Amino acid sequence: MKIATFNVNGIKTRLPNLLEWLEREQPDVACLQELKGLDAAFPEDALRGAGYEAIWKGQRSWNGVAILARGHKPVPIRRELPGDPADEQSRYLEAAVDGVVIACLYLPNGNPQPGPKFDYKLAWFERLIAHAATLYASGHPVVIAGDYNVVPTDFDIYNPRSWRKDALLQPETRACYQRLLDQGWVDAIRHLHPDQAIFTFWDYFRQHWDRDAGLRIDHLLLNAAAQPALVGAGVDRWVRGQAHASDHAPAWVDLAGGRLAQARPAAPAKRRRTT
DNA sequence: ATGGCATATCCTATATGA
Repeated sequence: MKIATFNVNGIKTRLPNLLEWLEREQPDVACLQELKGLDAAFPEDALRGAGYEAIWKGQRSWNGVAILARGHKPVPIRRELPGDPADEQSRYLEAAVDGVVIACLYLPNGNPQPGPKFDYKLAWFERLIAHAATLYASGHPVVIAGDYNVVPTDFDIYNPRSWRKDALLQPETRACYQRLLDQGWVDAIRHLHPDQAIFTFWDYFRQHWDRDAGLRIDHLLLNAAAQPALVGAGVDRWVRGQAHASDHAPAWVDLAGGRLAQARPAAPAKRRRTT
């Protein structure tokens, strides 16, 4: 079961690139961010033609998230991150696909910092940390996938020097991400590739893609119920090299179906009874 | 400190992104 996350930076403009990626890589689940369009503009028919059913939450001009699943519609769980009813930005979707809980997020960028946008980022992060604790303990396999707008360590960027004041590298930002990991979540790509510099984003400036001057900011976090099924993780870098590409490339995990079946909520109860 | 590029919309100017 291949679960991917891809910040498309405008689904209307990016549709040809998105369809080519889906056809070539055939992810079972795809979390999308930065749709940058209203609900009515979502290309439901084109995606269905490619074999994907979807749920989505759009917004004019900015933000917007979607969850795609090959062959059948994701079962919606919630359409907003709990904790602030006044928050109207479309940044969170949660659904079940084949017994796996999929959370798709687009965490606020936070620039410039300090300032109200950075405050909003940290407040949003606090809400995520609170909700993630509930998800972690649900007993179901859970994957929280998306654009976290966090460079976890200096190893996750080509060169931190010119980014030192950026919201993505701030100690407060990194501390929030670490608090998620401290709950037990595993950063799948870093877990399977501990010694490799891996990037998911290359900005459009200064030929950063040509120079492979990237950042790793798109992550897939797995709870304890999902971790035993983890058999692969990576980045579809070729997508970033295509014409008219998004500034992000898709990141993904591969979960073994058989091991997921063993992770269903009934299994731990049986183990407890036998000990 | 600014700008490099790309996307969107109240579109030839401005806000946002990371």
